[in-house]
Amino acid sequence: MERFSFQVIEKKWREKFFKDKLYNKTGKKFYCLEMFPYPSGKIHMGHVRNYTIGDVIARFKFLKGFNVLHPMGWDAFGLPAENASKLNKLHPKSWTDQNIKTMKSQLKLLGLSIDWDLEISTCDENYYKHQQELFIDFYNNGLVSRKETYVNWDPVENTVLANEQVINGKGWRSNAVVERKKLSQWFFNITKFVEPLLEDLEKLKGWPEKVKLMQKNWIGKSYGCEIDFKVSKNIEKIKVFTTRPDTIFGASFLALSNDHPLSVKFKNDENFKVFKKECDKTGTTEEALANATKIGFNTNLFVEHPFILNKKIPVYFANFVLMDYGTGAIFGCPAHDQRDFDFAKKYKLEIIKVVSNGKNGELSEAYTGNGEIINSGFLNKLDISSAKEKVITEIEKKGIGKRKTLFRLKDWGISRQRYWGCPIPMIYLEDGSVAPVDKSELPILLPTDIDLNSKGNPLKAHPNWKNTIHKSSGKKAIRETDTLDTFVDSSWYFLRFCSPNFKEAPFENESVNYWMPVDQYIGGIEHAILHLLYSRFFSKGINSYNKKIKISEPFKNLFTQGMVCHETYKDAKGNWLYPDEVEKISSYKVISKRDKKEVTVGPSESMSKSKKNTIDPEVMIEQYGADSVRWFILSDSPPEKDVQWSSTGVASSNKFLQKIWNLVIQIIARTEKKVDKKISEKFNLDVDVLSYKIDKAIEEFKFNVAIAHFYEIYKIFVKNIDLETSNVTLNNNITKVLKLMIPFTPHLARECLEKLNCKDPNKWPMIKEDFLENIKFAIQVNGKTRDIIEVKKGLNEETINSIVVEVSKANKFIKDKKILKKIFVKDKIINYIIKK
RNA sequence: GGGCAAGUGGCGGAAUUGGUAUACGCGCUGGUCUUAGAAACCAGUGCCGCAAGGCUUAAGAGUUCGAGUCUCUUCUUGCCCA
Repeated sequence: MERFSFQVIEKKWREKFFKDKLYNKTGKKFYCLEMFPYPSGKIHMGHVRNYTIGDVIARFKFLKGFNVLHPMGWDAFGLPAENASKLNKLHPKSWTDQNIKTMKSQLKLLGLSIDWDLEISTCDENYYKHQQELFIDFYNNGLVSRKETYVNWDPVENTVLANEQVINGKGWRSNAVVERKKLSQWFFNITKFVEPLLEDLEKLKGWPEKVKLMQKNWIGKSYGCEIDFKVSKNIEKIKVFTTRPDTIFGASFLALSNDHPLSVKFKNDENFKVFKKECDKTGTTEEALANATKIGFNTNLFVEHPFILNKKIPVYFANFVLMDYGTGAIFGCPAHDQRDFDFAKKYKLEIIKVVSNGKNGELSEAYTGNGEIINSGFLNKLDISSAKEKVITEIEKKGIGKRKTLFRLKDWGISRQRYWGCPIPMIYLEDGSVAPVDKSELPILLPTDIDLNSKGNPLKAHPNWKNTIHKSSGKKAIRETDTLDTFVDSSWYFLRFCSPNFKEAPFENESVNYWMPVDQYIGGIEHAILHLLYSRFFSKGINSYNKKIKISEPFKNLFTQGMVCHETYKDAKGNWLYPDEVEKISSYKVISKRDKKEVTVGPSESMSKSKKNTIDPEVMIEQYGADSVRWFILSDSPPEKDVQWSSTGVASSNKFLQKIWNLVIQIIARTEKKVDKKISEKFNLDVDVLSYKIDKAIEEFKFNVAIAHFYEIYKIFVKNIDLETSNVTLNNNITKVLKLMIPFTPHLARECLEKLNCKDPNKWPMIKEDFLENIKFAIQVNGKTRDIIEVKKGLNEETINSIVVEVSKANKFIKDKKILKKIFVKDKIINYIIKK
């Protein structure tokens, strides 16, 4: 028998797929997009899974007649290029280009249906030129601002860190203790759109609930009120924000951020200076603030309690209050907030219980649960939410404050003190004013001669790059030397794909209006918040000034795939070992190939270089072929869950594909003797039922289920090839099945179809739903299934009953028994209730 | 600490959404072929039982003619936020 050589077949079809397109001019548009990769060097199994899922969807939609846009690009700016450059003296651009070349050739090996004519790279000046243009548009439309804020400063890397890059108060890369530093930064005014970003989540029916919830929590809308506290000594007042005005009677101190305007009064106080310095050691994340040791500075000032006559409340500066949340001042209610509780304990302040926890006696920690309001004058006996309402009404009536909604979401700081990113197209004039670069001067190119070993910002250290002239005035100016956060690059790439070669603008309005929104976006859950939120902001931002396009929400359907895992191996010395460094000698014993000693097998974890539990996709493709790799990665788990890579699994996928090949050869060579029409019909029916299920499973992203059905179909073929089934039937059905396989194993399927002289391989089989006439009907006795019968659809109770009595195995359970009740559900079930 | 998921054989997982529990794959056991191994093929594989049959979806209760699926309690695990 002719042996299946995937090397030959895949090479042949790979070349074709590399050039093929998925456009169907007559069909409805379908924009299929997978999150583009960071060109880190080589592709990993996570990419294989992500892009295989995308390819199945893209091919499936194309075969069903859609006009499919399926592009790919590179998220090519970022810190790793700079670090790699320092390490091996290769310019970031060369390093990146080299990686792109390697990874593109690896993606090609997978046989993806990508239209490579649309390829973009964010570090390409043709891309970032338009990003600079967008930045200027945003600036001119009030979506950009420059603010002085506290940032997480990594003193070793000499750069700003985003909150998520701070782990336990330390820099994620340098492990240095992160400091608070005041810096002037560029911001996108994402909070301008905070309401639509929150409300429109409800429109996203095709998004996982989990992701929407994460975004909702991130935006963090909270309701509360502002209260003015009168300072006793004079008439000055302190404005406080709180989400718990119901606990006002439990207030025992006021805590102010050390950046609060009132701090000016203490700027010459030596003790305050020491205190402030101590505060700067704490990071700026909420977590850092919550866990930090609470420290305070007593101002010796007092404020009046708004509802308790003659009650004086002390005022402190405290390290756990942030200036950029609310008003930079809070009232502390130790009994019902843990941070306040810790603070009160330390400074021996009053702890007044105002919400009943149902117990008497002192609290050992803050009580944040529900309960009846106590010790609170006119609020007594109310529950928390009605107390909130009542006290806010009272505060407003007294004119000492007002109701207020607050968001956790802050503006998006986009300045990075880095070389390998998109230069921010802004200039500083000598008179101190700031202006955008004239659009005609774009792109602002990165200099190629750069010293990355200089301390701090490399662009700032460059001898002359920053010197420029303000075009409209002809005055000398200095360029902005910070570059854009790389999240900016990925916030609009999906728009660029609609017209990637358009020269005049970031995108062509008509193309965007035709292709957008992305019909199916596929990527990792790790981008659930930032990337997706920023992309949504960009769409809304662009929409706010460009009225010619309509893209309020960029991604109609979102799918987040799980990770690829593998078990971990450790030798006797505790060193991690790669899977190909060990040998399984039995189902429970694994030894090291090097010293033949037993190794400890750890749990299956997400593949990572640090634990050496990675499998190189290219090696797997070489060994088993791309089709087998694709087949396996889809077959073993539902795509939204983690999948465990297994060497036996991929080998068995390969075996199955070999069997399909053999089956096709066998069918082609088969000589027909006798034909039984009934057998042929039954065979047709069985294949149709499963084909229908496969079609449905793909539509629902249940690729593992679809693949299970292919195995079932194979069994039916093997049985029928020895029966009196007609050759025509076998041929028609194998053709149908191979077409269904194209999205999964395009090389093998297309090669087999060619062997079968299939003239229309790109025509998805229409499955007649004849089989729906027949159904499986369950017969139960006292709720227990006793028999399943195959009957025509629509039979009534009497007919079913007579079948039961006459032929069913279930009859023995009911004859001679008194039937108390019969429950009949048409086309589903009959349940006899008998006396026991 | 708060929120959200999820718990089904030795393992990955199916179950038409309240109607056949354990599809399909891995692994394992036996057999055919082979000098032997590998490969291939055939058969078996939740538990108890000789069998008829009974039991079984983390544990316990509830609703229902009928619960893996719905409700409540408990336990465990994972993720996100703090």
